[in-house]
Amino acid sequence: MTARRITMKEVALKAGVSVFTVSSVVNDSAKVAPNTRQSVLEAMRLLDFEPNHAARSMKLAKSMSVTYVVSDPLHFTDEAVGVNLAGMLEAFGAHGYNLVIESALKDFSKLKRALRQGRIDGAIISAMPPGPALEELMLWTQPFVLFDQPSAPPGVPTIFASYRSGIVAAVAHVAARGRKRIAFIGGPPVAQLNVLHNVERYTGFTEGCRNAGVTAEPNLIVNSDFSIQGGRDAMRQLLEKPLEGMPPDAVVCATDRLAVGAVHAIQAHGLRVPHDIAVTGFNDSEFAIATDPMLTTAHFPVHEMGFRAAELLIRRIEGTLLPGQERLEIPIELIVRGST
Amino acid sequence: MTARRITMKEVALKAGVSVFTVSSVVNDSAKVAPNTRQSVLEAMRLLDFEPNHAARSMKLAKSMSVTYVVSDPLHFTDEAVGVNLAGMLEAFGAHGYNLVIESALKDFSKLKRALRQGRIDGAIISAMPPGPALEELMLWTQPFVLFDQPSAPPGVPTIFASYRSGIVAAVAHVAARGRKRIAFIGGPPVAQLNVLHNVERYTGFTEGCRNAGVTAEPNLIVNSDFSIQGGRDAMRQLLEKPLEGMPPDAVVCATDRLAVGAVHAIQAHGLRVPHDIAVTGFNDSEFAIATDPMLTTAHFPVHEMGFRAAELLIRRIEGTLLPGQERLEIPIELIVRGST
DNA sequence: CTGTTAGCGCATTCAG
DNA sequence: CTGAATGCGCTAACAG
Repeated sequence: MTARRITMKEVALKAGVSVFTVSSVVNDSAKVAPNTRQSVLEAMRLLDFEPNHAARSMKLAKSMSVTYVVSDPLHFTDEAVGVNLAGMLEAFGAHGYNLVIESALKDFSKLKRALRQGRIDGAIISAMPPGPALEELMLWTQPFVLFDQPSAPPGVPTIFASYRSGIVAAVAHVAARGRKRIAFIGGPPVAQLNVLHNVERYTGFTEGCRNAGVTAEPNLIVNSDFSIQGGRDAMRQLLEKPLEGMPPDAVVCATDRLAVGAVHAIQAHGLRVPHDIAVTGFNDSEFAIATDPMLTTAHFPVHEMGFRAAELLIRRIEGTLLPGQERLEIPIELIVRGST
Repeated sequence: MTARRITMKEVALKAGVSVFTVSSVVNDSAKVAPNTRQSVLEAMRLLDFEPNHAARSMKLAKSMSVTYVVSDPLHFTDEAVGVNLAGMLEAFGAHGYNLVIESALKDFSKLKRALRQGRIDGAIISAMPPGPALEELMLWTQPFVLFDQPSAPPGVPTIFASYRSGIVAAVAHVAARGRKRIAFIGGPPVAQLNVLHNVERYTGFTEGCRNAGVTAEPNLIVNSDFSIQGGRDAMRQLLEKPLEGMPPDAVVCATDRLAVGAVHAIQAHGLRVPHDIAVTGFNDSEFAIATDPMLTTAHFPVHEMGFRAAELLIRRIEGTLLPGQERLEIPIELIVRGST
């Protein structure tokens, strides 16, 4: 089927030099006289030679492959995965690394095996929920970086964005526009998934309220899931519950999806966004422009995070990651649109 | 850093057998006496042995890795990539293959190199637009499967869904509900991207109209891009242009995004969906439930297609793909929701 | 059933 | 600067 593989030996024969010489020019390792070098290159071109990866990998004990572990299968339905991958590919590609995808692992046995087998040189592990698996991970000596997990102890390579500050900014923004009764639609109260982010966002809300001098009323805070329908239900609840006769005049949502649902519920209730109630989202996903009016939202820099996570891992693998630069916190900015 | 690698030799020594015996139990290749087998397994466990992948790959001339090529970087922003990946992972994982991601390649030199280097055993290539690159691909002898490219000649492993039939179903559906003036919002008239799918969808529209006995009026057909904003603009155009005084009573859109925009434009115009105008989307992405009312849409089976594409490639690699079963057409079903 | 042996293709030590 | 020789870890003929 595929043309017989060309080896260095054959290139050497054709160029009239030794295998060592060929290897030297391929790897730029030893000094080779310009003209012999040329003839080697020529022979390589003629024979369409490509160094065998397995042999090389075996010799060097390096696979030039890394894995991206998607912690939860549900994440695959998130539009962010693709963008994230694109960011990582940009960095890995530039350094000659292959990116292999691995889906949710109950434990890390499969990943550890891949590492031990030398199939991969390192891994980027996304949004691990706190728990025994994460604890175990911390003890690893192999190169890995945690993605989107701020709770890692110092010294562990980690990249994350500050969910908290994104929500703080959202609250500050609506408060600055004169809103006093600010509601919050958060994720599940006790989630298996991303518990930490939930807490971070909730903390952001209370902190934002405190900063703005408005009170975070408990009955204006409602938990939901992260879905559009969840947003509809939560908002309806806020609108129908007789809150001392006063509905909220702003609602800060933990995700864009929730915000989409909130907008629907508000409009179905006969109220207007942002005139009666201002709404903010979170992520700056495409859902943020799928409402009318479009959503003010906190921009989560997915592409950049992917890119920088990859760089972090590469440095870690190649031993050029200096102490003190393991932790990367990426700022989140508020994008202001029509919904506020 | 990482504990020294254990080799078969050491396992053999520990178990008091030869290297061959170890290899035999690892690969289940030759018959080994149950008790020697046990002691080998025991030794492996004690030493925490894992066979070196590079060495094995070199011997077998097989990498157990495959590549998924995302033809256009823009596709990474599509929520479908993740789901697609999940489908592929399911199949590849079950067969021991690694999935490596590769982004848009101007030409195929990088992919060909990876193949020649033995880094990968095959590739799934997504939505290649027709053109010289695609022509070149057809001449390959290496294992690959085309994803979402129905125009491949017979004999070339391909998996695709019938866009045409999805649109036909949508038109039939609205016609069955008594709509007579059916409009169509399609993709770019001459796109660099997915030209074929555009044509397929357009053909589906005219075919659907013919089937239903309604006329496909040229001035009810408008081209756009595939974006939400594009849908808004296109719909506004349809509403404002004085069409013999008669606006459409249904609009079939080439993507969910376009349909989202269309719904916005209709509602902003003071009309109601579906009472005044019915709207259909295409893809059954999450955008289809991000409108109020939610969209009737053609379900594009992304996960299944990923899974089956992977199976196709595996069979192709392992030489078990029988002639005549290279082409897989996956049916598209209409999901009926509130927008019609 | 089990042990011996010979490479797979490449990088690299040691002589020239 | 160049070439011959060695071994990376594993599989598979070939013998016993």
